[in-house]
Amino acid sequence: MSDKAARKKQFILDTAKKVFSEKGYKDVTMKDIVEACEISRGGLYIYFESTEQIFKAIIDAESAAGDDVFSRTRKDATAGDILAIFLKEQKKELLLKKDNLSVAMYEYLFVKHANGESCKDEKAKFDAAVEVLTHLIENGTENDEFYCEDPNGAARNIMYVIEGLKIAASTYGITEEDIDNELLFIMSGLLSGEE
Amino acid sequence: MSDKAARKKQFILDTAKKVFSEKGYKDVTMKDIVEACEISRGGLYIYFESTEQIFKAIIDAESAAGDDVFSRTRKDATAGDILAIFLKEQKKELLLKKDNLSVAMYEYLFVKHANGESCKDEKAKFDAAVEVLTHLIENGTENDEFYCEDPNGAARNIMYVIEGLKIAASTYGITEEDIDNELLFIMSGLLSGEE
Amino acid sequence: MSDKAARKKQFILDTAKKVFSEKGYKDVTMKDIVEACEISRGGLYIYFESTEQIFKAIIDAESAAGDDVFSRTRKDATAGDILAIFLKEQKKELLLKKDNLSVAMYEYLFVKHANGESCKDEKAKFDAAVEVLTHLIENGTENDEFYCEDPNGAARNIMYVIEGLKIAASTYGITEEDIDNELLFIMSGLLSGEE
Amino acid sequence: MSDKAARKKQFILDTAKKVFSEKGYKDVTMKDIVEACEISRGGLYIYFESTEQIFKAIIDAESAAGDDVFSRTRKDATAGDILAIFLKEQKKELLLKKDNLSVAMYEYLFVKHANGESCKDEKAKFDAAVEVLTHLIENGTENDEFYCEDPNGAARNIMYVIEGLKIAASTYGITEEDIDNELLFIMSGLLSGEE
DNA sequence: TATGAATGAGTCTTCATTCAT
DNA sequence: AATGAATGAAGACTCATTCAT
Repeated sequence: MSDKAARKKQFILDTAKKVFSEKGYKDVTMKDIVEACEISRGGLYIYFESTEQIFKAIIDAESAAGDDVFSRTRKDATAGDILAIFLKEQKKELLLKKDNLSVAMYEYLFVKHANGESCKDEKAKFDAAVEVLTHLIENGTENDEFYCEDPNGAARNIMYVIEGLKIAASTYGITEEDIDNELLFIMSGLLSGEE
Repeated sequence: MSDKAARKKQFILDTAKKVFSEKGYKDVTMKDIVEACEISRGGLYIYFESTEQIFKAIIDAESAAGDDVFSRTRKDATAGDILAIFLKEQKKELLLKKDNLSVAMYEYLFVKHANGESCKDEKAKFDAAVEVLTHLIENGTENDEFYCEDPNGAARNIMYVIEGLKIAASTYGITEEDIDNELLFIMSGLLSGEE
Repeated sequence: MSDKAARKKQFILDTAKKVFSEKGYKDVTMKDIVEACEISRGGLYIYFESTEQIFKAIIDAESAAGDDVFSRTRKDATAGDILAIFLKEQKKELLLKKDNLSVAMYEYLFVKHANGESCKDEKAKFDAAVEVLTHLIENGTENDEFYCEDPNGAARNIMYVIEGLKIAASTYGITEEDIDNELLFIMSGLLSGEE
Repeated sequence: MSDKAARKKQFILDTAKKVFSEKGYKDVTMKDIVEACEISRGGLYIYFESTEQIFKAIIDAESAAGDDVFSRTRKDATAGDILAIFLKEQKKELLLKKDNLSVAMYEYLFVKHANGESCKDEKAKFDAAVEVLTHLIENGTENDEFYCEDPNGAARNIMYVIEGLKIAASTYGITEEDIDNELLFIMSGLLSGEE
């Protein structure tokens, strides 16, 4: 029975994810989720007691499922290859229309930040990405693939640009070309020193 | 009496701005504004019929008042000076605690974007800034103050980093040092090529 | 307008009093009162924010209006007369069917007591009545109207009997004869010593 | 298996009694009892279909177990002794904190009375106690232990005072001294005539 | 203009009760 | 017997919006 319950819980999370991706975080009500799931009001409360709890469960699951791009790359890939794959991954996410939690996540973090709660998990994820990129750029520099005097600075720059692109995609909207331009600029910055 | 009305309208906008800076956009109700202004419910409706209308009025006023950093700089300032001033201005805004509309603005744009309305005004402002920065960097490059092969790319990079910093400030939180690091990285990128 | 508001508030209290007298305290919902008053849900909340607040307002008003039997008696009344009037008053209240708040009041005090809140106002009213009765019996004893060795004890006895009758009236039910028997027993106890 | 069922039923009643003594009658829900018993929702319904039914079962059991003070006293006890024991028993109950069903019982009787149902069982218990006390006082009077012209009146007076004390204990709160004072007043009233 | 009372819709949350397993 | 998931009704509370004054 716990198995059935787990499947139902998962079903709710999957359905709620769609709702959050469509409406953001703040506007989603328990009623929205109830209706999307086509279950009863009370039925939802058996599994979750608030939209916050549901959203947390969704992002925790996302994190857990979070594919580490880097770990998926081949052993013999060059730094340039890996970086290219990473940026391509980011691009794919930026262009994602359905099931895109960016807006909901930003709204959620706004709430947490406004309430004085730390967003350390998300911050940690950002910092971890910077860390990995730093090493990657250092390796690339040692191999003479890249030229970079400040790998950590470059890594941070990349991550902030990606955040900037993400927010742009969630507001003004952004074209594939816009993204390509930015990513190319980043790549060329690392390669340019070579000459 | 139209004068008195205008003053009252302005008073409402000033007061509402504080409310939006504290609560973001989505959570602000007409009731919040009525209470902050200490006027009657009906009284507010005479001037504005929704929070959206009020918020629009606030950001329009901001735009109008929006000081153009560039136009305020001295004629004989170098490109490097002007860029430094621009970045310092951005830093000041990033650190602004009170009357900071960033979160409200993002939430507002999320809504517009989700509704399929274009955010062209804001996009235009972004593009305009890129434009100005591009010219600035071009000038700097011509003067040999900067070294830059792709001024437009560099300008966009700067603007996306600033967006990234802004969203970071509104979510994880950000220290003055974090900002300085990013801005220095940008400046050194433009200057580094000189050697 | 404040006048109209005061009248409406009073109307709500009057109507709510009927509801409390019919349903007790715990079972009364804001909805019950809304329906009894034939106003809207929100309309009630303008004046009161909970059934507790409404009930408090009712009993405060009752206290304020609370006729002091003793102050209404003629100057030349004997102690026996005054006591007889007092007991008759109690009898009248015990037999009251409509607008009888006894049950609601008990339930309200149960809640307060269970919550560890003091019921000092009600206790004070009880003690005050004991006090007055004590003086009355003392006076009666001095005049040789009554015979009583422990006026304070007798006063307390009377008040506890009245409480006992009140709860009996609210539970088992009680006949006029039952009350008369008790009150006569009390009176005869005070007079019996004379012989 | 009926044995097992009986034990479970008893367990539910014992547990529910604690709940009623803590929360009174009206506020107790089937959920409260389910949780206190740590059984399933459906499991409770197998044995009882409402809180009312459970409460009735509890008070029926109490009545059945109800120790008759009088029958427990020694044959050669004097009327004064027996009355003293009876009053001491009442005092013990008045001071009982845990497992005290007074409030729940009052609330239950309020409901029955309001619904026009007779509370004859409880009334009968009250009357029976009056009856026994009457005989006791008569005996005491015959033995010259007591002096009392109206034994039935005195018996009723005692019972109403006890009701008064019970309700006072459940509302204002009452001290041991308060109880002692009342009980002493009663005893001395019966003894006083002796002189 | 300005007030603030009034309405009613919307959401939240809790339970009694049922039912498939 | 027993479980606990599921339903739906009931009540609380908050606001956007209107309107008489």
